[in-house]
Amino acid sequence: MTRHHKHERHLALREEIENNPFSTDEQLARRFGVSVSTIRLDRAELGIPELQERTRAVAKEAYGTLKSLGEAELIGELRELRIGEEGTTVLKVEESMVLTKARVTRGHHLFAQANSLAIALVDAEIVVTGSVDMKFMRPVHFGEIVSAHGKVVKNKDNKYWIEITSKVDDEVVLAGNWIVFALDKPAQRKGAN
Amino acid sequence: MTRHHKHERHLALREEIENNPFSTDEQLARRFGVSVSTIRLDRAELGIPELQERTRAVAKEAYGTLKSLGEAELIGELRELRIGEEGTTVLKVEESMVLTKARVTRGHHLFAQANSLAIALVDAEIVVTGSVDMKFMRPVHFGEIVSAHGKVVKNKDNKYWIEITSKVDDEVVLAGNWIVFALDKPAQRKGAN
DNA sequence: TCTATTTTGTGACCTGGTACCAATATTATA
DNA sequence: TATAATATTGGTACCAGGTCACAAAATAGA
Repeated sequence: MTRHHKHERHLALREEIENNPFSTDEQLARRFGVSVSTIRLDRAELGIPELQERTRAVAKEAYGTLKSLGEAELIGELRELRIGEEGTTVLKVEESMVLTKARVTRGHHLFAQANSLAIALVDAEIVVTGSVDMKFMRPVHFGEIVSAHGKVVKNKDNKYWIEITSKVDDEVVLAGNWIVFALDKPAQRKGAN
Repeated sequence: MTRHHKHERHLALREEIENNPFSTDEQLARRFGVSVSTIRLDRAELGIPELQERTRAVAKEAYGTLKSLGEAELIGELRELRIGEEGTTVLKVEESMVLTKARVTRGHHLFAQANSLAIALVDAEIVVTGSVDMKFMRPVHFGEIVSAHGKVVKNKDNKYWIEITSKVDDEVVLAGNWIVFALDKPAQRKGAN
């Protein structure tokens, strides 16, 4: 059954490229014991782009993702901000934020959104998180859009009490109270930003 | 002064490629108003590899990094783990984890380390964070090494109480109490992973 | 054995380069 | 101002890792 061989090879090929996207057609041909032409045909039939395209795709996506989780001061997209009063950010749950097994967002992404909003609400050069008391009300899934709303409820000297509520549609998914500190000197004690 | 033009272009070129690694020599040539040959010479002198090498480098690195920051179940390096009892992870504060202004670690990295440890301590396919009550005791700076230690203090049915303490040397930087839930069915309510 | 499918090979072409060489500016200074 | 040094440009041959189109060979199934 020739077509079975082919079909099986297609499945195997797809998987092989999936978890090793940096193989050339030649390497794949050797691995599957067929000619390079066959691999090219297979790729064409499966709609799998060539090595350079794959590499480029991985690089571009990762380049963006790393920049967004690694460097941004604010996680999520700013919708509204009145410093010292209240603000809203919106975060779309991407593929990379969910665990593989469950399709559930990992807590630190939601925390990051809320925490960076809390900090953005305070008008000072350096703001650090003092303490957090929060509850995750329900899991957030891939594709959902989380809207975090924060409000400064109290302020005494350099200490700020902030309430954050994150919702998907109208359902609360995270609720918590932050205490953050505005610092003057960078080397001061208390908290993490 | 020809060499000055050249030198300036070299600096600009290096910077341009730095924050836009996906430019071809032709694009760069147009941007700098010189020929492609000149760009090639410049790259050779500066030791900057060609587009495909750069793309490949970004992709490979990011492939690893994303796997670790985006997909890894655990943030930080595992030092010790007795599931259901206690465990320790160690996280070195990298350049990308600190805010630009203050040289202080952003809270969500410390949270992510602690949170993922809390989850790892529970023996179940799917574990979600229910609530967190934590305090950041002092800022953590670039280069410091954070050691998080977690301990399951109580367990009733699928509900686990976990205590986490993160230290730099012997100084506590984060302390908190987690409540996490072990789930059977993926679609259950309560919490975020 | 015959036919349809699958596999392989071939040649022309593409991008984004390397490596090298010669010609042509441009510039600094004797 | 002429000349030597330096910088820039253009051209050729070559490479990897492909695309696309087509023909030929191998093989399986009836």
